[in-house]
Amino acid sequence: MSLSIEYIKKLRNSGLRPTKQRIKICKVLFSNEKTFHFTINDLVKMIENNVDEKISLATVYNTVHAFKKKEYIKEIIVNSNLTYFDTNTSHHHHFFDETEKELIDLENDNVEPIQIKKTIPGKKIKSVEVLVRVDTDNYYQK
Amino acid sequence: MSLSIEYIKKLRNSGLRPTKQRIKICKVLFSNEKTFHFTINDLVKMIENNVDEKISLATVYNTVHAFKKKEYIKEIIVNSNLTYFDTNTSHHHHFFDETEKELIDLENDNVEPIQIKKTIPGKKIKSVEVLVRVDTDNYYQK
DNA sequence: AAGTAAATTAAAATGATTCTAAACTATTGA
DNA sequence: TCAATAGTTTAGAATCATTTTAATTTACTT
Repeated sequence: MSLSIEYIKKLRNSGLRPTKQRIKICKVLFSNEKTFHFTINDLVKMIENNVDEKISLATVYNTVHAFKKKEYIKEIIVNSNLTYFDTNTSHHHHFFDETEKELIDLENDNVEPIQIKKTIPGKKIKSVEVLVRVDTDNYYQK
Repeated sequence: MSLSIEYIKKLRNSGLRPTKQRIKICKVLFSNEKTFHFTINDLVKMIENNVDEKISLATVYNTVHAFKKKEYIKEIIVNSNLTYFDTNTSHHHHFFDETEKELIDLENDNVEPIQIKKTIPGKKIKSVEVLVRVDTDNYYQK
């Protein structure tokens, strides 16, 4: 399959051995036209749905960490009890729907560039993340 | 002690029974002139340093949750493996020093107001949080 | 002061994540 | 082509922050 060849190249180019588990996870994560958000649990289910052979949970964690390090995916911090990842690695921000427990992209065009006027001596900025928490706007619950 | 009376009022006013554990934790959190950031672990240590009687870990968690709900403190999400709280409940943002694992306040004056141009039908914005991750600016590690 | 609802507690349970160490596999170079 | 080896996968155990449990204690109401 030609996709596999793409992923094998991708993996090799970034110094990761193209194992069948990693290729499989690449397919699950990157074969979609659209980028998306997922938790480890979501990913495990997606893998199960594409079953031919199971991938151990430890490998799923290892792979997600490896992919994050190689910037195939980004980690989005929302909660202290649930870790989200994003297959969209371009610079952008997020809404977090507190009701649905779901992330929604907030494209850069939709936020003015964030100007930080304060500096910390000896420190440099690594990232600026905006998280907009939203909730069901229930007229009757006012 | 007059502080205790203040805290008893504060607790009663917000519908929390003024138990000696809660008064104690109020003292630890709110007797300082300056606001500060803390983890549960930090708080437990601060309580231990003010020992007269220990407070069980479950109570520390319960109290922190109750205080968060009553908006005595705010939770700051930084990491999926560590929960930070802030005794400064006014609207402001944060730096997170990845080296020191430490939060630093970023006063509102130091960030232009964040304009979010996108809306989500049926959802209303609850909060807009900016987290600026910083790191040691090591000239030699370039 | 008695009744009861709320709070505290130690200890057990939970659950996401990480670790371990043994088995397996991709890569290299002879 | 094949052996050596370094990297990867795995099941299951361990970890660790947090939550739950259920019994005891305390604050509040009447």
